[in-house]
Amino acid sequence: MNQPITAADKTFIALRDDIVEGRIEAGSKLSETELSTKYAVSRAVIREAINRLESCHIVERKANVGARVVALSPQGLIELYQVRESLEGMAARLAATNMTDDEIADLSALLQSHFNEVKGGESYYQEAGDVDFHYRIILGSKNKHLISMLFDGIYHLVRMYRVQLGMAGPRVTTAYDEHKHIVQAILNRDAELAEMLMRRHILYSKNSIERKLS
Amino acid sequence: MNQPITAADKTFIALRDDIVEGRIEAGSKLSETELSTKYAVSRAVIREAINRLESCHIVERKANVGARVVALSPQGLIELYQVRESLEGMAARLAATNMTDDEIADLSALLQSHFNEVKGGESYYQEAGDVDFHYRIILGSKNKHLISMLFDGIYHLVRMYRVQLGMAGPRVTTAYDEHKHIVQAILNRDAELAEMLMRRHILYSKNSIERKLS
DNA sequence: TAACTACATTTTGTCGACAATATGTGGCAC
DNA sequence: GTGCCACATATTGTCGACAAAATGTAGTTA
Repeated sequence: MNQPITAADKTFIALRDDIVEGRIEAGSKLSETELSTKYAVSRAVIREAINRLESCHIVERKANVGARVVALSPQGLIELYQVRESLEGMAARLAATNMTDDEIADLSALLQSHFNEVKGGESYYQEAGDVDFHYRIILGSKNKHLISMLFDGIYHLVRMYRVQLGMAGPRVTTAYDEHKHIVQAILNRDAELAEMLMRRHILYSKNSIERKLS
Repeated sequence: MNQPITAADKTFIALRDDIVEGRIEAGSKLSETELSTKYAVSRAVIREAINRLESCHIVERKANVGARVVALSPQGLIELYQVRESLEGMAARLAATNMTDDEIADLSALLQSHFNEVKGGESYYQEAGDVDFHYRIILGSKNKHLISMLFDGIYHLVRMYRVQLGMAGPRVTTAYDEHKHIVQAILNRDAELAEMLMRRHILYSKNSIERKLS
């Protein structure tokens, strides 16, 4: 079922996770020889991994000089959320017309399970749940480019910021209601509203984060 | 001034252009050995070039099997324009607040030169002019991710479709007015309107293309 | 001391060869 | 003739070595 995974794939994922989770610090230099010993692979696969990370904007590279992990800045996070607002808004719009009834039903069920968690008391709205919710809508857009840009690129960067600026599960209480309204709009096949609500939802997230940073 | 360019860079660009301009046909297989003789470089640099093309979604790759140029489909073009509408809409919004007065003045001047061309008679609104207009607004957003996604990714794909489906300079007559209104909104620093107008502008383009395809 | 030059060192870029995997071909059983 | 298995072939994946470029260092001069 799973397509074969090469050493370059595994190294790419391992290196990416080490960076995103902060085990390799932001702004630090990535030495090819050093990494090749660390991950026990040849420089060729390290180079391929670094190239892919560059495509994700997780590392920056200068010819004949080398690669560095990107530096995190408040401005960078804001730019990231501007892109999210744009792309995920469109994703919600498309999801409202392209998701099947079954997929929408599943989404509603997911939302219900989140409601039970929130209602249940101390268990707050987990980040994983939030991510899962957004994933389904993005997938529901059925737009290959949208899906790839968000999953392969933006989301890892967003997580990198979250982890390294120490902000887990933001805005846990109000987000549920926003999710509910988005699902309702999709259920009504109201593309316009779904986009608007999703954009607001992400805008609020951005504002909340900006507040925490200042 | 210019950063050094490696053989991999040059090969990447050459290969990309050969694909985008249709000299390598859509859907065809890319043999590493074959290309390495054709471009007179080692397989390593070919592999790097192919990897980058994969990141641009210009080629698709299966592990242990190889890479193919993506196949063009009407659906694919529509998806591309959906992403463009989303991203360039946001770019216009951001440009309305982030462009300097000087940059806006330059944009107006560019528009004026287009007007002179259009007015001049037989010389229709060139594709290059259109692209230049959009470039400036995207750059004006000052958002690194937005700029990179559009310039490094989407635009080459759009051009690939245009070239290979044989549609140069679409909607040459009406596009000028739309551009004018967008610039006016940016001049007024009306972010909301700038986004809306840009989205409409791209939506019309999409509709026009869909009409030509059917 | 500051700045410039020449050299040594380190790091990245490129190459050819080998290993691992997938594809194509022929033969065999039924 | 059809389906399946084994083998030959071709292609991709990985590796270590060499070439080219940038950085760091020492020495010299003003």
